[in-house]
Amino acid sequence: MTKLATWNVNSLTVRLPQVLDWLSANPVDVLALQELKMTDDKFPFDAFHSIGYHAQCFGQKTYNGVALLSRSPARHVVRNIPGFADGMARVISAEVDEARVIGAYFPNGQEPGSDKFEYKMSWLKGLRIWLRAELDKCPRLVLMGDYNITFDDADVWDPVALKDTIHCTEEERYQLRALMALGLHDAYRLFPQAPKSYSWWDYRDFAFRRNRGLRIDHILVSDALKPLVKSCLIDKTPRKNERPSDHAPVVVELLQT
DNA sequence: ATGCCTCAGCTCCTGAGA
Repeated sequence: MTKLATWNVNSLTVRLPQVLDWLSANPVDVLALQELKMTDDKFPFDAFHSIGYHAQCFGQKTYNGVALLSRSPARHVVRNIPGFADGMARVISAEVDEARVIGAYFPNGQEPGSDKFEYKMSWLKGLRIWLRAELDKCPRLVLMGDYNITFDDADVWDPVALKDTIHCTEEERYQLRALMALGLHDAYRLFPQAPKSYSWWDYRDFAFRRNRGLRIDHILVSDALKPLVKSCLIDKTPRKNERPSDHAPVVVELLQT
């Protein structure tokens, strides 16, 4: 396994042709998808099988929904966070080749102080408690997805205007740092990157054209995998499509293992 | 301050996203 990627597609029903196109141009070994917005019975298994991918999905009507596509079979598939009761389909994890791979759609949180923000905070704590045990069992681990959190001002197009707004609050960033403290590393920042690099741009107000975005889609790798990371990039190409997702894929490349 | 756009759904408006 050498390349893994994550992409919030904002409806797999709408974006399936773009995902298939992207995979033919970028034949990654694992692709984690978020915001399928479909139930499992609608999941396009055949389309992925026909281009050589195994597929595991955890769907939900209207909102959320995640999937893992992989060249090698996914083993020991787990849905959501064990020990954290959640009515939403946000996490799918599996062993692929010699690593534990987790694809996650973190809660948005809507607004600091709201019920949804409190849910985001408790979800983040639930994730951390599970991950601590998971890292003990599986030191070679990748956690990737739509985190809905920026690390710092470098991930925000206007840090002054967006200070303390959702995705940029100290509470969210504290939880993200607490995840890192378990022994995880932001693959993207292991390398020099262009300033103003983002993974999401609002559909409104020509935000993509003006590069008014946020970096909220991340790939975290464990201590054991960190030395193997060769590159990490955000692929803005699909954001230029007709009817694009608002998110761009993030890709990490590991040394052959 | 609000909507700016996009998507799903008990669809011609609303809720949610980020």
